[in-house]
Amino acid sequence: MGRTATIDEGELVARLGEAFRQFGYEGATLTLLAKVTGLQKASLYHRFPGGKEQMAREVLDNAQAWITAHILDPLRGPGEPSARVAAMVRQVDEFYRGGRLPCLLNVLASGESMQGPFATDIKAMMEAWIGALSAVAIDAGCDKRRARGRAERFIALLEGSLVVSRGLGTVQPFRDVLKGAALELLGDQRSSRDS
Amino acid sequence: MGRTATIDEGELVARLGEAFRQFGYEGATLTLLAKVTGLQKASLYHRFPGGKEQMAREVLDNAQAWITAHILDPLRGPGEPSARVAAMVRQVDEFYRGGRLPCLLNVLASGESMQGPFATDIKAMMEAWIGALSAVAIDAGCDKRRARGRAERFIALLEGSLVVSRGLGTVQPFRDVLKGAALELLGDQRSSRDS
DNA sequence: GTCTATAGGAAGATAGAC
DNA sequence: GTCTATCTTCCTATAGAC
Repeated sequence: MGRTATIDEGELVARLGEAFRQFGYEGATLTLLAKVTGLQKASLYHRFPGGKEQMAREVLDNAQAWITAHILDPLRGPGEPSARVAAMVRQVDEFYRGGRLPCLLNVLASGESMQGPFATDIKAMMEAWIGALSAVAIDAGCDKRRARGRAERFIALLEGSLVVSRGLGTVQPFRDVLKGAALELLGDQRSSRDS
Repeated sequence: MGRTATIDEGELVARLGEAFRQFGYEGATLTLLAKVTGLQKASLYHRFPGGKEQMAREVLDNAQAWITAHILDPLRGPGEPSARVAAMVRQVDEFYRGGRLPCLLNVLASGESMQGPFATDIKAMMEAWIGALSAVAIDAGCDKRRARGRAERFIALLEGSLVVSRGLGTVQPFRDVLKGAALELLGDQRSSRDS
């Protein structure tokens, strides 16, 4: 409608997020961020007066909201544990573009940014994810300790599979982890073939 | 003895490696690299005419040599599979400083450097590691397909546990993966408690 | 709210003395 | 082989017109 050719806010943050994930925090220069968003540097500063750090923070907040809504809530919600895990798998596959896009939590935990501005959010996100995975494992009959172990282990497996996929140049490791998610989290409940 | 106060070559590359692992390729500025080595920038360029990229490459080569000698060879060498895995675990623990130091393969696969100058070496190193792990699993009675799967899975678990350890601010996930390495790679051979 | 233009500084890399 | 001093380029950030 009678509007000037301005970029949508959600799309803007999404593009910034992709750039940070692909190139890392220091690797994502403002010139690059301007290019991928189609805006000029000054326009980016108009929307993010805090500069690059604010951009990364909003990307992180956005990811947290998306993950909470699309992954964590369904994971805790009603339904059979195996169905909930299957739903998570679909969303995770989308979130990581089938294994082609690195994890923001990995990328932003590098360098100075570690004990720096993002550490708290990263830790909170990981713990929220582990908590939700624990919950579904508990619903499947695990005791708390074992559930927590499986959850941590699955997150590690997921993050690691992204690293290995990138290193080997094939998304197969990522796919394998997604395929084995139910078995990994819920244990052997006669719902999977051997692997 | 009658020598000027010049830094040892091995120590030099080791310090550079630590810096790259902690701060990433773009995060490790020449000013920082000069600081951690105790040399001036010009001195670094004297030893590495190719600049930062050459430094990273030599760090990578050095890591490859160390891993081959201390981890891969013993893994293939003689001895009981479980003893070989135990030996690997000790060396891996040292290599990653008990889980406190990120993996070079993860850190250098970021950004442009991905399809860039290090991709080939990173892939080769991962495949060498996976190959050696497969070998020990085969010696423990696995068929080839399953051995390869376990090896890939273990590398992912290891890489991911470093990411999670960094994110959560505790090396416990890394420790857990090392503790479960034998079970993970060799299967349940009545040599481990449940976990 | 977006742009062009530019300030100010840090980055990678070199020159040349010792 | 290491240093001080410097070059050039790129980066983050801002000023100000439209």
